[in-house]
Amino acid sequence: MSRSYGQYCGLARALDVVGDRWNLLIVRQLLIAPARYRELLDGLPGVATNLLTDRLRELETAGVIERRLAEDDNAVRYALTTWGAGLREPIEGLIRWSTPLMVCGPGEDHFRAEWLVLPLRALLDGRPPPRRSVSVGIAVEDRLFQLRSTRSGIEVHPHEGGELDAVLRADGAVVLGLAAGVLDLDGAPRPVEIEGDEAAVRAIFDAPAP
Amino acid sequence: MSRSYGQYCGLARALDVVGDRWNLLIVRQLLIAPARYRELLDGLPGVATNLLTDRLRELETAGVIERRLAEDDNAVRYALTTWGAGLREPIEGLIRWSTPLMVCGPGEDHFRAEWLVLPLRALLDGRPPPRRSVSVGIAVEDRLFQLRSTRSGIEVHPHEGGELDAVLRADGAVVLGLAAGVLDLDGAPRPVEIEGDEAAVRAIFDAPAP
DNA sequence: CCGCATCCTCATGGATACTG
DNA sequence: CAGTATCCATGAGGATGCGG
Repeated sequence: MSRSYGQYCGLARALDVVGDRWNLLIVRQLLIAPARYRELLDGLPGVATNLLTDRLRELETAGVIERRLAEDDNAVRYALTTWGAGLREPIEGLIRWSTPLMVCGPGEDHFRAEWLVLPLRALLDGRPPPRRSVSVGIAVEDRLFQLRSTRSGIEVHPHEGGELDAVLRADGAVVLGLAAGVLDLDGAPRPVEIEGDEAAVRAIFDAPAP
Repeated sequence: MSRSYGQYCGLARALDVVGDRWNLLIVRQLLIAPARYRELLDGLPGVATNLLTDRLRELETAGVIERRLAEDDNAVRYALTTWGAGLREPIEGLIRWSTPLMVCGPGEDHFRAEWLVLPLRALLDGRPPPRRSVSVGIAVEDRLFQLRSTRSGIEVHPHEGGELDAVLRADGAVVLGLAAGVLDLDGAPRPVEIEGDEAAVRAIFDAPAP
């Protein structure tokens, strides 16, 4: 663990726990879903194996994550504790803040479709739910996510079966742009392929039908 | 600047900008008030002068902060840009998340009364405003802060004159404990000295009068 | 294979002294 | 006052090894 800031300040003490390099990205991966060591390694391109191990130990000691033994295959899985899951709020805040950094598109950066789960929720949160109940899938690469409207807002999670009113097929930048409702993608929005009931998709994003 | 994560992910790109050591604490200081180099050095105990300079340059290049020249004395002051000030939300989220780390009190850590401005606001935010309008001062060390109730909630800022209904004299841990409304301080709350109308103070914290 | 542990190199951070 | 310059300890990143 990096040296403590030694300050009686909530922000400093929070950063003593999650401020080290990779720590918040590990939490991001576990906010998407509990994961095995190898899955974390794959979802965090660039991390060294010794660092990942160190960080997991430190986060476990701090009470942010915990090791779980699966009943069936005895495999170790890492998951957030209740307190660790509370990092969703500040992380979603950072994601909303980062919008200007995302408009230029992926460039040479790595991209995993699963990383869309958090920003979709962060950007859609607080938006009024569409008038009628719709269930929309968003397909990126080989992953399919589901947006489901509820009374309290719009939920985002990986699709696990069930009927979908529509499927929106797009890449990462386009999906984020639609969700934010503000991104222009350098004035050159890429084509978005919509399968199914287009009106349902537009209802989700609250865009007026042409 | 530390190496980029190289991920097309809002969190990763945000951390590319503010994830390096000391960066968010610099933003914290500037959220309290614009400051000169020396004031930052004093408000960030432990930072090396070369690091502070490096970080200020990087944050300026990234568009998070800007250098301002005062008209009267031509002194350089550092201040947040509009985008940089948007970090208040995720920072307040981290402060709320850190509450369990603060209950043990300051220990050997440094403490500056000015650091209370952000957590007071973060912890009181969303609380219903008291029924009647009150203006309460909180005195810690030699600093006096003012809580002012408005229609939308409770504002916190350094006291700059004006009548106060009451003054609450306490140290940092007690103030945070009262603000959080949940901390027990190991079952041993320290005495809080109240000057003025105690009922006004209790109205702010929504505690029933005994 | 998975889940690490070890080794090595180099970039970064921290402390202090110094300067325009 | 507002930084530079310097030195050294530490941490990050990459490659590889190894038991289960």
